[in-house]
Amino acid sequence: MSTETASSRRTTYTPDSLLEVAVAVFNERGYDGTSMEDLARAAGITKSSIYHHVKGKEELLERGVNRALDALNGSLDEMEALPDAGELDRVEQAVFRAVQILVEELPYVTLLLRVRGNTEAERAAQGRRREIDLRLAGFVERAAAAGALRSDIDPHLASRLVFGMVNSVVEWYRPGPGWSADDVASAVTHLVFDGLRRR
Amino acid sequence: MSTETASSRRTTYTPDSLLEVAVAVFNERGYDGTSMEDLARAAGITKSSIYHHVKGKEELLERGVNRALDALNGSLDEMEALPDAGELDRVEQAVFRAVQILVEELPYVTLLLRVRGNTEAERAAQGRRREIDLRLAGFVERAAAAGALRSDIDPHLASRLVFGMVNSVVEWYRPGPGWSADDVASAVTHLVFDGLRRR
DNA sequence: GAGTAAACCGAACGGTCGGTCGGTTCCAGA
DNA sequence: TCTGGAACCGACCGACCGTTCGGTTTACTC
Repeated sequence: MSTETASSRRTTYTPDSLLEVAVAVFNERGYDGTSMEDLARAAGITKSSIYHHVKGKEELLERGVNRALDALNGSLDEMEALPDAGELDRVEQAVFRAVQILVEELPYVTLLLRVRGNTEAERAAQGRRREIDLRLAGFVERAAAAGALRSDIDPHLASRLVFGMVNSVVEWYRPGPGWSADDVASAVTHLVFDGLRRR
Repeated sequence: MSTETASSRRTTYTPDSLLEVAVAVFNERGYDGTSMEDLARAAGITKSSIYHHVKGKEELLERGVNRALDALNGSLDEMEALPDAGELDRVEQAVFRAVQILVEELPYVTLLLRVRGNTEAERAAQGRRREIDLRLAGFVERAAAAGALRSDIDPHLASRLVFGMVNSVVEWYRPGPGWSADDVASAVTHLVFDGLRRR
């Protein structure tokens, strides 16, 4: 609002608009499989011009995964600030909200979920992600301790499976005229808590 | 049995034993993030020695993913040859068996699921994998058409979610004294069909 | 112990990688 | 019209990539 003049027609890049292009290419080719030349071609500028906006390839990765991590952490903070509404409801909300965030920030979460840990920045991202997984697993464990979940499935195992299903959405979901984010979120939630069998 | 003499103490590599090492490194660092130097170090031989056993890096990838694809296709063939046992039972069996295969061939399936499509060999693997996904989705669709599944979740969506959960097992499962393959397989099956809620 | 083939190695190849550098072009404000 | 900085570019760098090649070592047979 303040730094943007009236006639600034976006033909030029900001670090964030460049990030958007870069993350899309990273997700298509994989981070290690993407060269700066690939990024330059996708952005329509030369390799060296990229370095005018960001320090290098790794900064693009770092910005990308941090955007996903911040969004996920933010929603967890909101959820923990909410008044108590039963342990089971809380898990349901967590699952539903996780799918929503994942779809809202689809490219960035996709990038995050594929990080391999080859550099310090990647290991840092994995560390932050592990914390998020632990917070989510905590919800499931508390619901299990309260007796709200079936007792024949280990809560740790259940947690991995449920959020494994949630995360798998990045492998196929694409925004468009098909399913909305809430369609997917409610399908996941219903499937996870009540199963696929007709009753 | 025939080509193996009595005193052949395995200090040397075969293409398959080298593949085992290579796939482990691929899964740790990512295929594109792995150099031939990395593979050589992990195998305890030099870079050039690898070329005595295989044609190059891409052959290792191809052999790895094909091992996974053959195992998955094989189990689907077996399943379709089985006598009819109800559409719902068939889906349950498919889910259970998919987890089993995935655990039995964990490193190879892991490699397969991470293929990005940068080369012709990778795109071929993605194509074969898509066929498998379609066969599995067919089971779910037939069960839905037979009225065995709840009607408020689109069978296509359900199929993606269920096998997304199945595939997510490669992200965390490690063989050892914890859960067995059948522990995980039955947890997945129960969760998918009857849900997590206590009843 | 000579002969042989498989297994392995060191050195080097052309090519591509991420990144740098010295500019030029563009454009808003004075 | 001049000026300063943002945006961008072409040429190039050292390092590392996957691969090749000529040779040496090893293990086994006769």
